[in-house]
Amino acid sequence: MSEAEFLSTYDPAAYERPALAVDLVLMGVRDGRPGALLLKRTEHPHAGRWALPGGFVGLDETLDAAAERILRDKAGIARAHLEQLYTFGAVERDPRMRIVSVAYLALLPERAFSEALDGMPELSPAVIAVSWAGEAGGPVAALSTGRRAGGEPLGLAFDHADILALAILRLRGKLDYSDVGFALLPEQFTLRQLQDVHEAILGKALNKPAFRRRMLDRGWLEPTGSREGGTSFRPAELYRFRRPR
Amino acid sequence: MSEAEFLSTYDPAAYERPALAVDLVLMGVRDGRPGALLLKRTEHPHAGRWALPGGFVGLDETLDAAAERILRDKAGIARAHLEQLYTFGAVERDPRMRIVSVAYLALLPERAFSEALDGMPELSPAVIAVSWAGEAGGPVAALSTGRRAGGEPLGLAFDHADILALAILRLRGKLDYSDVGFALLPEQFTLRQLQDVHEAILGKALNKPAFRRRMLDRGWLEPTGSREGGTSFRPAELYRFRRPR
DNA sequence: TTAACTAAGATGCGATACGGATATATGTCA
DNA sequence: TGACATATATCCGTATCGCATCTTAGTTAA
Repeated sequence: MSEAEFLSTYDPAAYERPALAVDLVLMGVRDGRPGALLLKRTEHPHAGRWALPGGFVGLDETLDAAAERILRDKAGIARAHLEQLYTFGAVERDPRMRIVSVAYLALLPERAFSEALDGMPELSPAVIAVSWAGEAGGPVAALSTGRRAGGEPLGLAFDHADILALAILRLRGKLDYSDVGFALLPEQFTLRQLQDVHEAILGKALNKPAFRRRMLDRGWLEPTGSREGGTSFRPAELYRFRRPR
Repeated sequence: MSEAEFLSTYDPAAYERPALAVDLVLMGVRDGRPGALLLKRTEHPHAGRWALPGGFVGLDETLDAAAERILRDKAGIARAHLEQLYTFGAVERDPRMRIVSVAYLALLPERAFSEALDGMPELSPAVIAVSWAGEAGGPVAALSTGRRAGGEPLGLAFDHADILALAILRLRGKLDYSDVGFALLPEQFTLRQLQDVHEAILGKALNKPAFRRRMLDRGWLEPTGSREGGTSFRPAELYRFRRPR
């Protein structure tokens, strides 16, 4: 586009064009570990492997709208933090035909993550194993979470392992200068929960006082005045995320 | 994609699909100011406005390959730092038909920037006016650079103003933790030149000793032993960027 | 030959942020 | 009422940063 000569003589139907899809990395943190929701493929190609939920982009549909639609239809989730991740365009990434896919990152609080699992029986949770391995991030693997044999590496379909790896990397990078961390928490949360989420994503332990200071000094946290319940020890203050400015 | 049922019954030619294009933000720093290379549109739509060089993605062509091809054909540049920026998918972004565009950021050293201008007469340089306006970045405008009447705001075609704004924002964000800054410099450069590039992109002055320390402590700079020439004062040491690790 | 000039490069210092250890507070439970 | 577990606060040594200042090494011109 953006070149007049070519376009003015361009017949929209004259040339074959790649198909355009959107794939979603549905991420959440469960039991202190990052997880993603995957679909098991039942047909060729890559039958038996695990894939990210996705779908084609309609002609009258924004990319963001397509991501929201897939979030709704494939995960039964009305709203979530959605952000575009990267566009994957390798020629042979799908053996059937040329498909370029715009990957989106969807961040779910633990509650929404579980509800999606309950509501959509096709979805399966996977643990994302992140070895810290330095700032750049080491290898990323999706692990099964079954009771009987949890922790086995899952084979991912297409280039979805790359997409998953990029998702966790991006999340890591944005975690402490942006507000993405709060998208993984309920509306009210304690500082410990916030730290747990950060530690899960980063794959390493953080210093508690320093973490508290940083978070409180940022000015994004509003104390609710109430405290968490159900503990057998001193209950922590509940905070709410208040959008900066 | 990635959903078996849908795909197995999907006829590649059955549904209309968006066209897929790549647009390039060709950025460089000239005279201490960030600039971009634009094409003046001569036909409708947006005739007379300025546009980013771009083109459609071929069926057997990677997105990166398409970006490289456009860099070569439209700017006459064989190699440059190229990175994917964002994919723009608003439905009405092009009035003729639905075009989704993957925007790429191309970083050119001053030399390549000028050579592209000389070799491709259609290209025109624009100054990107960045008002610092806080960390998030204020409004971004493309300004003309003509001798007679420089500094006038240029009207950009399509959503290319958004793309340009995102490009400078992305560059800013990555500037001091990544190596993108070096892509805007020749192979050998002085610390002052490096600082000038950073200041141009950030739109604000930086502290000299602190900047030197940070850059040298990072360990990415290798002294060449030789010094810059042509100055009437103490010549500065020339450094070379040595890829970390 | 030498002094003025200019920017490179180095040094010193106060403020700030951070990791880490430790101390105190506050709830539950026996 | 006291043990217990965790939240919350405080203290301190260290690394980093902004900033001012000083020194160095070239050219230029008297």
